[in-house]
Amino acid sequence: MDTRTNCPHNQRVSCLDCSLKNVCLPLTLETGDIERLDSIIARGKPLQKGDHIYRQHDVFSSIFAVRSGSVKSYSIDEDGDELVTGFYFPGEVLGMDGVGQNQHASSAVAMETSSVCQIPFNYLGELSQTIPSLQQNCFQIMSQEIVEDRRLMALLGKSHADQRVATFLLTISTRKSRNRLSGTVFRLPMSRGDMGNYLGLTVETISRVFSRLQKQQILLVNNKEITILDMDGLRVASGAKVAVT
Amino acid sequence: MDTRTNCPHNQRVSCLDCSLKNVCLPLTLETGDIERLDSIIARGKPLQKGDHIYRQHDVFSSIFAVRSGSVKSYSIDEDGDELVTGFYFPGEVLGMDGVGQNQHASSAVAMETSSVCQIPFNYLGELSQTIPSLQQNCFQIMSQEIVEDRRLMALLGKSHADQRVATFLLTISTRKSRNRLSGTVFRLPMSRGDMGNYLGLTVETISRVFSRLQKQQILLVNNKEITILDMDGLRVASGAKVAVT
DNA sequence: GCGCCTGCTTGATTTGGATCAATGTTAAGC
DNA sequence: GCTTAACATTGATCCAAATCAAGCAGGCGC
Repeated sequence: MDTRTNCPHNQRVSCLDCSLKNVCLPLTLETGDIERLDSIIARGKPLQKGDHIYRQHDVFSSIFAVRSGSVKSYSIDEDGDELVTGFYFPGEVLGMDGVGQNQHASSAVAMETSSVCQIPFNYLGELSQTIPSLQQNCFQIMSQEIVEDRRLMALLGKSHADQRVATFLLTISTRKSRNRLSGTVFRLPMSRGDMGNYLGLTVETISRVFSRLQKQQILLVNNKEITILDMDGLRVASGAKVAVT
Repeated sequence: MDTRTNCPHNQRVSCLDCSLKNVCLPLTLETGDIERLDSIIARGKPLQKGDHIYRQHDVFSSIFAVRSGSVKSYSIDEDGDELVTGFYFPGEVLGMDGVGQNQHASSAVAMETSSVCQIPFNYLGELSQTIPSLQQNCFQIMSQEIVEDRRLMALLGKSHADQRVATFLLTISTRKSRNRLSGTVFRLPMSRGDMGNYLGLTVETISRVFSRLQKQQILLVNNKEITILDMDGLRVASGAKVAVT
């Protein structure tokens, strides 16, 4: 057995062997097509915390898939304020916001030791011409991003602090589960500040919400380690109606 | 001269004759390719105010381009609350949020008498296989939607009421100008309620902001008719820095 | 024309989260 | 192991927008 295949940071693993092939870009491709996709993908060496994958206004040429670790995307607005636009975990694709303007609309930085796959977009476009289901996957990934942004907009537009944080935790939980990781015990790789920035709240508010949810026995918070004790309670806190008949 | 071509509601106008061909989906296509795109587009009869183009959870099959009038998209969340997700003006494309799940994530309704072009997505996908620049346009439109949603998220996350409304008006102004319409005098087709919902503010707040901006001689508000008296003032109100050396 | 309903504006009060301020905790570097 | 800086928590105060509550057009049917 080739142990290299098992290491998530291994640079030589192919899409076929990758444990993420069913949640990542290859999603619905057949073996032959995965090999063709695989051939255009570049795998760099692992990134250290703080390393950038691309920077805002860089010429757009590739999209990226997270293989291990976690990535934060952010942009700097006219006033010079940082604005966190997303967090990406293994199997998730980032960089699509650069397609329209041919330059990246945001920067992407590793939040911890991470590795990513680089997929040159012009090759991907060409390949999509001959593999209809790959084109479909590209459309789907972008569409999904729109749907998720809309969800977040909804959250920012109408919810209270507790609901925002609860919803955020539920989202993370779902995404961890999708990768067959625990959805109840996990580590939040981002700082309170980044989380607050993303959710439109201040650090202090984030901290207070965590304290409140902990007092309500819904969460167990130990710095960045989160344990969800009461998933239904969290859902209630997120504003969802619960079936009570 | 064929007068039908001039009427924005005319059902028989083709992409080639359409005054919007440079801002709409045909964007960068050549004449021959526009004809091929044109051949898959269906043009229905004009929609009346309140008519739906599609509804949330409908099976996704087409995207739509606004030819005249204006369209609002919204979704209903778990709690049954309406949530306005966007406004669309002539030359703008909607419905892309359905690609990912193969069903529409939102509903779309005409805010006034409007006409739209229907573009079946499976044909569009096939056509994109053979017209690379069309595929590119599709990617771009989706990417642009992501970028714009991000902008709105930023707005919802950090700005004050005045900044949100000012930014919203500037956005509308820009979009009107793009269609060679006045960017300083225009009609807002949506209600205060929809605007507030979209911006994460209440009706009362919207109303108060309009009053304030009017008192500052930045706007002239007459019900839905808006006149921007002081574009720079509006930019300042939106939170932008102005060059003051 | 008249009343009615829906949408808009304006005022008074409340409140949730920002801000200001201080203290506590963790991890990184020497 | 100690120092230091970045990050996190907790408390006190303040303020912008939500909520509550009237009154005010303007469009529509009768």
